[in-house]
Amino acid sequence: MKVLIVEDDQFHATYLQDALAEALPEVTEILHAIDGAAGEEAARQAEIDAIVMDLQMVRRNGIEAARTIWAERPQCRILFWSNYADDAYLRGIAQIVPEDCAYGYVLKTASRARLKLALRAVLIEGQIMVDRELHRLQTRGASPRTRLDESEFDVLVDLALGLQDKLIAQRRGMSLRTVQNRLLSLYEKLGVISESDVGLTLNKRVRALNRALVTRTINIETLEAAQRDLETWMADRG
Amino acid sequence: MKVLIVEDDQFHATYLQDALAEALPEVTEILHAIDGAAGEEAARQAEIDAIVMDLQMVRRNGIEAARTIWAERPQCRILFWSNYADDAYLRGIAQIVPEDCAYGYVLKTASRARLKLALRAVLIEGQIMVDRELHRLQTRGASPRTRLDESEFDVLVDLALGLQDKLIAQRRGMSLRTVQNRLLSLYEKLGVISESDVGLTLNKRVRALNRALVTRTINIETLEAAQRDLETWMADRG
DNA sequence: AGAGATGGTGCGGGTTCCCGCAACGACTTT
DNA sequence: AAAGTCGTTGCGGGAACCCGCACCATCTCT
Repeated sequence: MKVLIVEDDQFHATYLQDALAEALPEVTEILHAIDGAAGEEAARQAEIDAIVMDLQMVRRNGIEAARTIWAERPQCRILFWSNYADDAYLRGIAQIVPEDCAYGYVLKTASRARLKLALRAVLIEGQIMVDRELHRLQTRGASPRTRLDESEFDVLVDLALGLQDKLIAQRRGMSLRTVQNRLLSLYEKLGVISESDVGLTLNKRVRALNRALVTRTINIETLEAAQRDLETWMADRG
Repeated sequence: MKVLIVEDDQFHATYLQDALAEALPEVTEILHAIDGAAGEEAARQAEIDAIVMDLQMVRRNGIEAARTIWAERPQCRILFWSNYADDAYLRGIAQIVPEDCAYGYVLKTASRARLKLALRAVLIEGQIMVDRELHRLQTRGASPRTRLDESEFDVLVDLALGLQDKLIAQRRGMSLRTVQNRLLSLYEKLGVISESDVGLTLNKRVRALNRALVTRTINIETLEAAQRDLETWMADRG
């Protein structure tokens, strides 16, 4: 069995290699790619079906690499391994993971034992395993009061790109007023409204993006990816 | 001589410890703090005058830790050591470094030789040393055409917080129209104007924040720090 | 000293944004 | 079937924003 490690930090890569050899004796070959693009290439060349993937990489991030790899090899098992427990990453992964495919998400702060457990569960057993820390985010407060739903998130992304209401409406196939209702609930859920109560009046649009960033609902990688999506959409539309 | 390492990633910490012992035989004691807050405490307790400081840390980032440390020990020499070449970090550091104080900035991707050189130059010789990669940013394009000046940057930060024009004017002591002129040049320098030409009209405020983020002119730590600044300013004002 | 450049300020108007009010369809509850 | 809930949509108005135009102060160059 072959496993591919995609990780641009040398220290983390060797640690991972180590833990991998220790946890999975059935692994006969460990490959190492230095960034997302190299990872895609290696997966294609070596016909890899088990990957450990870092998320933050300079040249091409883990989510984008995973998307193209899964497009070619939908049954490929991928364990994501990241520094941050950002909701943005979880959403990004949830959008691209194929039907019936095994994947996992482990934080770099997890113990060696937990990492080894995740390696076995995802890469060998084909289970889905998400760090508890992450899962806590998804159901934050146990109430959907503050959790954004799919359409709200879409509007948030468009807002973050700087689109104005009319364009968002066109792009998402809603009426202008509906977009504005979504924005309203966004302001509510992101806590923009309650701040405005306390005296100072804010620019709600900018404030919403600000709050989304500091609460790790979206991150800069999200913005960059959304920008590329927007450009292809623009091109299609003419 | 004592040196304090402030770094929350275990691998990087041990690597650093290693390089430090190798490069500076005059060091008799190496302390290690696990985050910014612990770093401040350790510097105070042990009366440290030489620090290697990571910038991205979860509980309290390196710039804030450096600020409080420098407030107590202005002649303390600090070598910052970071993954990213963000302009935002450089600006943050430039704002807090005391007069006549030695500091440095090395990227984690730098070679071991360069790291050791920087350790000696900053901590022992008391020189100022900034990674070339960083310095390239500061003078991007060799023209000040796209580089933000101090007041533009201030306005950008306030914009990013979601303040509206009138509040920015109050806070920065300018007239409303002047703030708007600054915003105009911000839109120009961040490339918001040129995008609007190509058909789609954008929300310039949000777009400016978006561009500032993806060009690494500001980052999320900047936003968080600015938010705290704003709150103390609000409290002072009543 | 006069000419020009640079940067701050006021005015006015066109545009976008925010959101209350009201209406309508789909679905659930009783 | 009546009543209630929820998401969507149109209308309208007040606030904020963007920005052209004009004026003035300071500073520099000739």
